[in-house]
Amino acid sequence: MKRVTIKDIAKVANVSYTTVSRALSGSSEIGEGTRQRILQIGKDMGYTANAVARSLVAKETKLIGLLVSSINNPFMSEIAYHVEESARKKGYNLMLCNSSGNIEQEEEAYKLLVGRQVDGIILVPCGAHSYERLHPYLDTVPTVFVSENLRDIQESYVTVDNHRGTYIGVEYLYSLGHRSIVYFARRLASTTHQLRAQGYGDACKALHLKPQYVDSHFASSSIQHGYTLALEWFRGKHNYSAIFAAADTIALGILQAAEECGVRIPEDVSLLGFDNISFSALPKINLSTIEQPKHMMASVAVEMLIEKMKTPAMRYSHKIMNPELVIRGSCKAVPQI
Amino acid sequence: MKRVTIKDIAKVANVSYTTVSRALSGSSEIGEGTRQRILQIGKDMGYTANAVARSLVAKETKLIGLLVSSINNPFMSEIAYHVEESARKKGYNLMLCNSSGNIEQEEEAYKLLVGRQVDGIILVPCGAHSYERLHPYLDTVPTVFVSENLRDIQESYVTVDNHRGTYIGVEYLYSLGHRSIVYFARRLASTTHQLRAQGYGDACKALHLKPQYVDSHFASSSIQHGYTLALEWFRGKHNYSAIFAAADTIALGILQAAEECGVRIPEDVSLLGFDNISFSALPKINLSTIEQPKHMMASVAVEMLIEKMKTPAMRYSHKIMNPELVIRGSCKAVPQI
DNA sequence: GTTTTATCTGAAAACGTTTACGACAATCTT
DNA sequence: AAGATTGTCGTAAACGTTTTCAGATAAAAC
Repeated sequence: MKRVTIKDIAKVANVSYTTVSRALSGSSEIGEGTRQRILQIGKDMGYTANAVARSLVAKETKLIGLLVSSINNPFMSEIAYHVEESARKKGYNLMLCNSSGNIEQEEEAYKLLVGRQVDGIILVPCGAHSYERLHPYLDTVPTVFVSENLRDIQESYVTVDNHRGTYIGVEYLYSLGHRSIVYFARRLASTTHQLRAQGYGDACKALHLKPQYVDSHFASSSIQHGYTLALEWFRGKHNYSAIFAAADTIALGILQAAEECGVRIPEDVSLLGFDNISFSALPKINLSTIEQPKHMMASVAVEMLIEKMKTPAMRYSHKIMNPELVIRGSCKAVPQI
Repeated sequence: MKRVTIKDIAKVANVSYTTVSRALSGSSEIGEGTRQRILQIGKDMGYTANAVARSLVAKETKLIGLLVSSINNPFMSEIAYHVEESARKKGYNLMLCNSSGNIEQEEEAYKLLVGRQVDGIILVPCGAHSYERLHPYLDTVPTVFVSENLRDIQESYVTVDNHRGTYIGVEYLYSLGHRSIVYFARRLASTTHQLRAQGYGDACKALHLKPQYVDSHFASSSIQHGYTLALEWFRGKHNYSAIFAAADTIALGILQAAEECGVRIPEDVSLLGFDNISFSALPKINLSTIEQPKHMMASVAVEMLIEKMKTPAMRYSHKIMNPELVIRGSCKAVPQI
């Protein structure tokens, strides 16, 4: 269990531990002979450098904190996957924290990461209030927000153009002949959802459609939310031909309700989602949706963060990605009468 | 950006930094008056303890390394979620590494975690060969394997009783009247899958059924694997009434193929999966399956690991969880003729 | 043959903590 | 009242590295 240190090697090699350090760190001011000899001894003794000690003197840990609201969520885990990959390729490792969508816990975790001396933090915040809450700590560690539009706020973030996402979604449904599109929203304290709702509204306006929002204040899981909302909706008499769900998870709930109510999708009503989580591609689900380029977002977030770490002078930068329409089988053209 | 240290506080409070350390660490050998005064100053100055420095002297980091083959996988991300939670509750944080199912990368990541001085490692290995490969390092850091049966191997692990899982699955299908059950396997270098196949075989033997394995050596994603296998299978003429998929992902692929081939599930053929990933609960999927108690497995793994960290004398321990049958809508009784 | 230069090595400080040890005063014994 | 005990605080060493500075040796230049 006792780990071998630089000093142990020094004793065996009969040199000072400074020399050993130089041999291992690839410094130039050391004889090639001694270097090889020391390297060999190090290998023989099974030496691995102590990153903790190294971090202490270097004043950098080569660690990135990844703080998400729930890793057990297809969207976040996909982000996490790509963040890990990008970070690793750049020589950084990940410290993972869950906030469970709880803002107190998010603050707690953030402080913890600061204490752990991470070089930077990538944050998928649990809501729009995260910014205010975390504001006091924000200039302790370079931070990049992901997926949450902070609009004109003075902090780095990368996100998708949510407004445009719903906008092109409505346009697509319109092009299929739909003239009455209901929006199943999620009234969360999140600018993301505010912008999506707004994009929907603006598109309707531009196309001379009457916007119709369905929502409730009752909050639970998104999928449950979509389910209960849709159940009630299908029971009533409404004039509409398509549903735009503010998130794929909501669409999943709607799908369930539709099945129970005998509503066929897409034969009776078209359904469009947002996010393109991996679930949606399943053949049995086969949901048309608006894609968030998660891979891109993750790698851009990492690059942006590293950039920010290197140039402390930089205040912030924003990057807004393009959403893309993914056509699968849940939307159908309205039959011409 | 300059972080405030214990010495900065000491200067302001006009005491030695030792005293500050004592005040913050809740040591008893300090006056209550000075403690309060120092605590207040610390708060005012925005002090957060440097965990790196602390780790160096304490010779423990309070970090657990979580090494999975892919965090972007419903099973793993669920494990990760619960591991994070359990660990946090016990005062540990997580370092996350992905091996991408690649054994070289797994070794790389493991060594990296060792260098980072994590107190322990929870490993969801990419295959049966992981053990041999990692063996040289295994007594550097307490390690617990998750989800991979290592059988009589001398290393700690927690897993589900895979043999029993398929066994009770066959029994269930038998009880529904099925007498001809095909097993869609995954010939991976994993004891997990070996045991599942064996459990299926043994159950068939016990019930006087003829086991029938479908598999191919062609490896790709499990879902793709299930799809191609099923496509071919459905095209042929076979005498069977139920399919047992070695994993839910395989079942997902089968579902897709069934849809394309006009095979109705469960009307024409019953389908049973294994793992109970969150996908499977979706109403449109609604897959009956064998559940791995992931929450339990994760928290047990953490407890087991902490136990192992505390008592270096302990060599290893094994924990095998009970699989449970989850009945949904993909299996149907065979009509009595 | 002496000085300069280049090359290699070591001593020591630093990073921010914790902790063993000792010093000193105040309080408690008998 | 003298010694023993207790409570509070400071000094210094330690954790395992990197890095600065200076020293030593050998080769090159004059």
